[in-house]
Amino acid sequence: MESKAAVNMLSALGHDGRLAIFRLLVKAGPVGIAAGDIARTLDVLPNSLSANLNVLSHAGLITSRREGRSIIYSADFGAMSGLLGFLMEDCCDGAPQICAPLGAIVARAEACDGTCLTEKEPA
Amino acid sequence: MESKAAVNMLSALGHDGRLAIFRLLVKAGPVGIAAGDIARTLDVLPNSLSANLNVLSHAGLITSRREGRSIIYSADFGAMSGLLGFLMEDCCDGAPQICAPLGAIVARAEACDGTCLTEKEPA
DNA sequence: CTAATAATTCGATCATATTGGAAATATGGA
DNA sequence: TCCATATTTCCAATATGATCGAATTATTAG
Repeated sequence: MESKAAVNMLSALGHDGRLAIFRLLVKAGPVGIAAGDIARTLDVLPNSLSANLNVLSHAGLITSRREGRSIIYSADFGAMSGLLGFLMEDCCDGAPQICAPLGAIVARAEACDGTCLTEKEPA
Repeated sequence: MESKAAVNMLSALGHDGRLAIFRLLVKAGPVGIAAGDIARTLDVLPNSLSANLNVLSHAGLITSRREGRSIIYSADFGAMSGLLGFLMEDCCDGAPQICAPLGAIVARAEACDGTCLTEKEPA
C-alpha cells in the first residue's frame, strides 16, 4: 500500500459520521447495506450520507452495487486489511518485542475463523 | 476505546506529514527521536513539525519526554494497538470467515518476535 | 407516459485546518 | 551574564472540508 492511499483511507475514517458508516458496514459483512437503510440507522440526511459514502468509496474502503432502486454498500475487507498492515509495517525495526501486544489484537481476528463460525449462528 | 478517541487518532493520521512522522516513530521504537532529528529526516519546518507533533500527541498516539535541550518523541504502541483493535471490532458479526485475511496481517506482527530479530536487514 | 421511491449532484455558506514567518521560551555552555 | 541551540507559540493568509436545501438522475410500478 502506498502512503498516499493510506492517508486517504485514514482521513476518510477520521470523521465521526464516516467512521460510524464504515463500522456499520464492517459489522454487516459482505452482504452490505442499502444507502437508505444506513441513513435511517444512523439518522443522517441522504445527501450528507451520499457525500460521505463517496469519500469512503473514493478512498477504496467500500464498494457499491446497484440492486433494484437501492444501492448497496459493503466494506472492502481487503483494503481494511491492507491499511492495518501498512500501519504496523516496520513496527519491528527498532524493537521487535514491542510488536507482541499487537499480536493479541490479531489473535482476536484469527479466533473468528473458528470460534465465531460455530458459536455465532443464532439458528 | 471510544469512538471519539478513534476519530481523533484516525484524523491525526490522515495527514501526509503526520503519518510520515508517526511511521518514523513506530519504526524507531520506544527509544524515540528528537524533534529536531525528525525535522531533518523528513525535511519539514520546525514550527510545522511542532504543530503536527502536538496533534499526534493530543490524539494520544505519541508521547514525549525532555532530554537535555531536546524533546524526544515516541510512538504510543498501546494506543496503536487499541486503534487497530477498534477498527476490527465487530468485524465478525456478519460473516466471521471474512476476518481470516486480517489474521495474516497480525501474523506478520507476531513474526517480529522471532524472525525480525535474527534476519532483519534484507541487504 | 406519469407518479413515486432511492440516491446523487449542485451551490452557497460556514467552520476548520494548514502553512510559514517572526517572536518567545527553555536549556546548556562559555 | 550572554550566546547558541532546540522547540514551541503567535498570527495572519490561504485552502480545504462540512452542512443543508433544492434540483437532478435512475429505477420500478401503474
